[in-house]
Formats: sequence, C-alpha cells, structure tokens
Amino acid sequence: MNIGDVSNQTGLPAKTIRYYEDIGLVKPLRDDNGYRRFRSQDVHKLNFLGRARALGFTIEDCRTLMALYEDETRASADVKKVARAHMAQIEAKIADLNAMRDTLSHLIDACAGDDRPDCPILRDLGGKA
Amino acid sequence: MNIGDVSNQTGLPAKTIRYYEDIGLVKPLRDDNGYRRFRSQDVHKLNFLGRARALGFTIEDCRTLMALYEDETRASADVKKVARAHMAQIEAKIADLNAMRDTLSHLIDACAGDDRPDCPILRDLGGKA
DNA sequence: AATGGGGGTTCCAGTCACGGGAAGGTCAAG
DNA sequence: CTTGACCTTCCCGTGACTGGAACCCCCATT
Repeated sequence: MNIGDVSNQTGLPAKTIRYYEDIGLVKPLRDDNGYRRFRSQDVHKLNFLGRARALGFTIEDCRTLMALYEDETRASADVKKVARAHMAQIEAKIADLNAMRDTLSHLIDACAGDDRPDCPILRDLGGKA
Repeated sequence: MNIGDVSNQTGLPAKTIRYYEDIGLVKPLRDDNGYRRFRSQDVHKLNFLGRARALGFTIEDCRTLMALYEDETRASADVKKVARAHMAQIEAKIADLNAMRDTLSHLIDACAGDDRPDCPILRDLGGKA
C-alpha cells in the first residue's frame, strides 16, 4: 500500500504518517522508486496511534503504549499507570477550563451587549472589580 | 519601574513582558542605559493582559479586547461577542475532554492493573473492541 | 513523442505563547 | 575593584503537526 491508501484507511493525513515515520513510530519499507510501502502491520500500528491520539495521549505516551502493546511480557499495571497519569492531566485541564467558563459565563451574563460602552467584562479585566 | 519590579507587581515573567512588547501589546519607554521604563499605564495594561490570558483568551483576542478597553466609544456588544466566541471554544474543548475522560475512565476501570499482560486498554487501542 | 494529471518525495517555514540559555552591558554595595 | 544582581539582545526549542515549494513517477490520452 502507498501512503494515500493508508491515509484513506486510517483517516490520518499523509503528512501525519510521514511525521510518524520521521520520529520512528512506524517503519514502512521502500519501493525502488522511493515510495513508502506499508505492510498490514504498519497500518495496524497507525490505527493504534490514531486511537491513542484521539484519546489525547501525547506522542511520547503513544511510544510507550506501543512498546507495551508489542511486549508480550508486559504487566497491565504499567499500561494502567500511563492511562491514569494521562487522565489526571485531562481532569486538571477540565477543572481549569470549567473555572474559566464559569467566570466568563458570569461576565457575559452581566454584560448588556448593546451599543453603549459600559461593560462589566472590561471592568473586570481592567481590575476594577 | 524596571522590568523586574513590573514582573513582581503583575506576576508575569520578565520574558513574557518582553514578548508582549515585541508583539506590540505594550510600549514601555527606554532609559538612557537601554533599560525599559514602565509607566503605571503600562503596568495597568499588563495586568489587564494577565487577567485576559488567565481566562484563556488568545493573544489576538487580548489585542482586540485592549483596543476596545481603550476605545471610549466602544459598544459592549463587541466585547460580548469576543467573550462569547471564546466561551464557545472553551465549551467545545471541555466536551472533547469529557469524552476522553469518560472513555479512559471505563478502560482504566476494566484494567486489572496487575503483573499479567492482558489489558483492555491495549485491546481497545489495538482495535479489537 | 509530448502532455496532463494525480500520485509520490524531500525540505523549509510557520503555528502558539512563550521558556532556556548564551554573551554581554549596568548599577549599587562592600 | 570586584562581586552579584540586574538588565539587554539574540537564537533555539517546545508539540504535533500543517502548508507550500520544487521536484520525481506513472499512466493515459492526444
């Protein structure tokens, strides 16, 4: 398979696939004309990566998870540890965003949103709370 | 005031303050020795920027908000529009993260987390759902 | 044989909002 | 006079790509 077919099958842009090769996540073969030739195991790996990225894992996490995936003697505890650390990050991010949203929500509600200049949002940002 | 004092007063790193000057958000004066000299209005602007950034506004949003802040003839509707657009982004992000967290949460719960290799997390990533 | 179009390739630059660190000038205190 | 804490500019790196230029390859049509 050429990169275009793989892109269609996995939903990953060709650019992204090349990037993943660059950083050593996949190692497709090469045809005589220089084209990448992807085996089914490469496609499988790329699907794995796509799903892991969709769950928000960093590339380095993906590298770790791939290694565990391919290691028959892994301990599921190691996988769980990575997943838990990642979930903690996500929850922290959600908490930050919720705080922002709550503040913004109050300010937006308090703002008339008409053609007059008076605005609680700018008052707050200006520090005259 | 020199940059260090401003950094202490605003809580912004000196690097950030220099960066904000670079991109034209503040325009401190200069002393003969080349040091930046910040007037109170500069400090005020930087505090504004710090608060806007803490609410997650992009630098370009900050630029817009600053311009509105300094425009006596603004319409609060314009401010509200920027804030609403930003809040929509935040809510979209929160929704994404919540979806990730829910999926991760299920997978983590299903994973034994012991020394055996069997792992639902990897099974899911591998596509054998 | 030339051409056109739709593949593919590499490499370079840009994104966003800074942070790290080097190399060097300035200033007040001991 | 030297130390140490400031300040300056400049350039590189971050994460995970994306866009674009310049070029090669292959098949089909004129």
